[in-house]
Amino acid sequence: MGIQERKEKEKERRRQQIMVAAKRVFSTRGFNRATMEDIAREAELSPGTLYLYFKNKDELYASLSLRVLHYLLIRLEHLKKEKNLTTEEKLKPLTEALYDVYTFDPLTIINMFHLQSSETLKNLSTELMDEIKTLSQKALGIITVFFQEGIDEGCFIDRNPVALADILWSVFSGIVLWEESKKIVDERKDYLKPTLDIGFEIFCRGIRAGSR
Amino acid sequence: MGIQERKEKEKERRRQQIMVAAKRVFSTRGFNRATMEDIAREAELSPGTLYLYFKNKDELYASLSLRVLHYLLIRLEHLKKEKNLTTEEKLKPLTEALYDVYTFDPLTIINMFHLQSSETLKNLSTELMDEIKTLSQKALGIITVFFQEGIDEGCFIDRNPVALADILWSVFSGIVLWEESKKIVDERKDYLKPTLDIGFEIFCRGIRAGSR
Amino acid sequence: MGIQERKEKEKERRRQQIMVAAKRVFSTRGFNRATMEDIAREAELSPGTLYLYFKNKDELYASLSLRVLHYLLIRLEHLKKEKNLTTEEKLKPLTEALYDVYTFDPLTIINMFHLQSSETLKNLSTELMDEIKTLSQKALGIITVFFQEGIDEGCFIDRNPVALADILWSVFSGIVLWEESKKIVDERKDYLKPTLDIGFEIFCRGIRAGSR
Amino acid sequence: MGIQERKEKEKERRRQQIMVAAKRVFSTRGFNRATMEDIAREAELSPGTLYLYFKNKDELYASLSLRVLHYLLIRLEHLKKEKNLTTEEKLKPLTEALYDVYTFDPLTIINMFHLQSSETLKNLSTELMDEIKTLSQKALGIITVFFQEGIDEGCFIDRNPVALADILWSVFSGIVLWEESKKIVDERKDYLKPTLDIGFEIFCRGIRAGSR
DNA sequence: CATGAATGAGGCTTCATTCAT
DNA sequence: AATGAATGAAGCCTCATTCAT
Repeated sequence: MGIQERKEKEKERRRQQIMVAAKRVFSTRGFNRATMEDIAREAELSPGTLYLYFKNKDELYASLSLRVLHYLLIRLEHLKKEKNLTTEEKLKPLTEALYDVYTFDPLTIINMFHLQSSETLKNLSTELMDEIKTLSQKALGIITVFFQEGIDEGCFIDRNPVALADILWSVFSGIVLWEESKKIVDERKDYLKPTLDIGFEIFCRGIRAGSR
Repeated sequence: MGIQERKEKEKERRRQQIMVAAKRVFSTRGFNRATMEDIAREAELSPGTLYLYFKNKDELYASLSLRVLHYLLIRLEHLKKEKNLTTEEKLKPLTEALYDVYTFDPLTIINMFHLQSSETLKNLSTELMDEIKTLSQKALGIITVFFQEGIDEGCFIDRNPVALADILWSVFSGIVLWEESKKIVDERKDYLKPTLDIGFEIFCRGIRAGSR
Repeated sequence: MGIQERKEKEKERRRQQIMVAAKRVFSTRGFNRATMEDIAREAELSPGTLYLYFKNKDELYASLSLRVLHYLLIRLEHLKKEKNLTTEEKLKPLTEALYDVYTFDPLTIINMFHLQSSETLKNLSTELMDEIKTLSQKALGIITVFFQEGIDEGCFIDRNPVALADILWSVFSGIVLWEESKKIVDERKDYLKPTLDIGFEIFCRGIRAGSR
Repeated sequence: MGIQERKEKEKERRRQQIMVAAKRVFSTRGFNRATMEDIAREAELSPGTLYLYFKNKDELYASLSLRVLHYLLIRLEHLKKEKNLTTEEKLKPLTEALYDVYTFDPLTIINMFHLQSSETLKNLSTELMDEIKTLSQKALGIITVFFQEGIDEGCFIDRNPVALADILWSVFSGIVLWEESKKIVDERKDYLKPTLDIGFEIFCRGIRAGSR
């Protein structure tokens, strides 16, 4: 029992070890230029070993996102249960949650947005694809419900709540990717946080059912 | 001279022909799955010929963006010269211009956003990189100036105008990519236009210097 | 036209060049131990070139058989048309044709028999598989018809002619493979021809409708 | 001693257990597609354990044949001792013995014929190779002697008795392999038994010293 | 200029085998 | 003796790029 458990843990630790290495390599070299050998070297393992833990390169890549999506979902569900705040008061924490998800694992977040906007998406196993889809839909679903409530309460403008959720997500991912790409081109300072703050502020002002 | 000119034109026509083919192939197969032979076949040329007009695959890919960036710039400069509208009144046309750029060449716009968020960016020749950088900065510069004016006039909220420009661009690219990726996963209807409309609407409401 | 034709021929020559190399390599190293690089080296080409002429290793392997099957078919059809011989008199030439097919290309014949008895068979493209099947069936069909005639004429024993054809083929391939394998084990002299002669003789005596 | 003996038996049992598993896996997947892990799983052992009982994959493969060869030898020796039958009368039982050997373990027989006609043969340890060689030669030797007797008695045609033995064996293996391969291609009914019957019948008729 | 056959480096993946436990 | 995780060598194949025609 103790042994079984220890082995289980050891195995999980290996998985993590590989994922950490993969995250680094994918981030620095990008999905296509990253080779499985790169990742193996970074993880101080042999190429063959990677395949004991991940079916192939695509799945390793996508697996990274799952962890973040899980974290996102937890944060959102936590927020959903919060009863002490009005819908309007929850808006700020919601955007903060998104930023927290970014800080939780920036490299992976960027990987994930790349995945989102990439041909890789088309080549995942149905299984993994489904898992990603389910998690995304759950997360987006929570946000959608939140906006629906705000609309019902009259504190948000009356627009399709699904669209509102999509837009919030797009603002988030759009700014992250754009600032990232600016960093690559210019190698200058990192303006992500302030830009994201302003972006969310504008979004919040924009959906508030206004006096005008 | 007339001959020289004709040759020049002929050459440019070839370039366009290749770019049109590349656009189609990149869009349907993604950057990595698209082979130079695919593109050559689509362009009804031989693989070797592509290299007479483009240094390599990366550059061909990036070149696509230039045409769109040019169009974007023209639209923005045109808007800038418009004297009959107040700054506030120009906000709507600005977002419309962005959407027009999308409709002008949707496939390339998506390619371009991928480029933005991609490892390809890191491997361009300085020359091409510079050209892209210059065009982007010009376009973003015009938008920045526009926001600066609005802030000075007191009709937009007082935030860093560079950030505002970045955010507008991020909202645009974020929504396009996100809706695109939803299409891939779900193969359902295309909600781009309505979502973009609401997204821009929220952005506009959000930056307007409000009563509150 | 002349150019087109020459190119066509050149291309065919290349195919042959590869097939000759492949034959040698497969024969000396066996299907699985033969690598595409081995074959490329033998053909004095680069590995990639092989794939311009053959879809993959399996197909290259199987293609070798096709040429021999074609030759077999030609020999059989020629024999079929022979009107100056009685059915019984054709028996000897038939076995001689089989042996000729062997001498026509011994290495490939052995390859082919290996293919016959191998897992490789299961992995061919339907297209190639069909071609092989069709040729085999045609060849066996001719032999079957021949035995049917002999039975009808009363000069062969009355057994299922399909079985007789199968058996003749089995005697042929069985002896070739067995003598081959004895050569590998013993590295001694080559008894194929005399054994085959006796084998065919026995077969002929065996199917002749006898006095007894 | 009792303990030693038990251990010995236990060890032999394990060997058998592995061989049974190997037989199944080799038969269903073919030599190359069968992995040591497949076999280990089938044997409900770990891959490492296989190597405690067999030096490598090739030897495991070849070992399968030994058991069958032993059985073949026993049957032949039994037949040899049979004093109540004339040489001619023994011919039928001889072919029946061969078929019995097939039914004794069809999967292995086919494996063995593949081995015969395979590159694997070239990579066995001298030790194993010798054992196989010895058994084969003994078996073929008995058959050869049998034919020699028949020739001396005048009931078989006067041909090299070694060749006759080879031919009998070739007819046997040739038909088995050919019918097997037809099954793969056509997935139709199994004609092995009737074809083998006719094949042996023809062989018997063929070698009988005839009136003519 | 255009071609397109040829190249060959390099990627992903498999799997026989080993070895620390 | 048994395990099974880890290894790492190699294989197949792709495809961006070149170059002789």
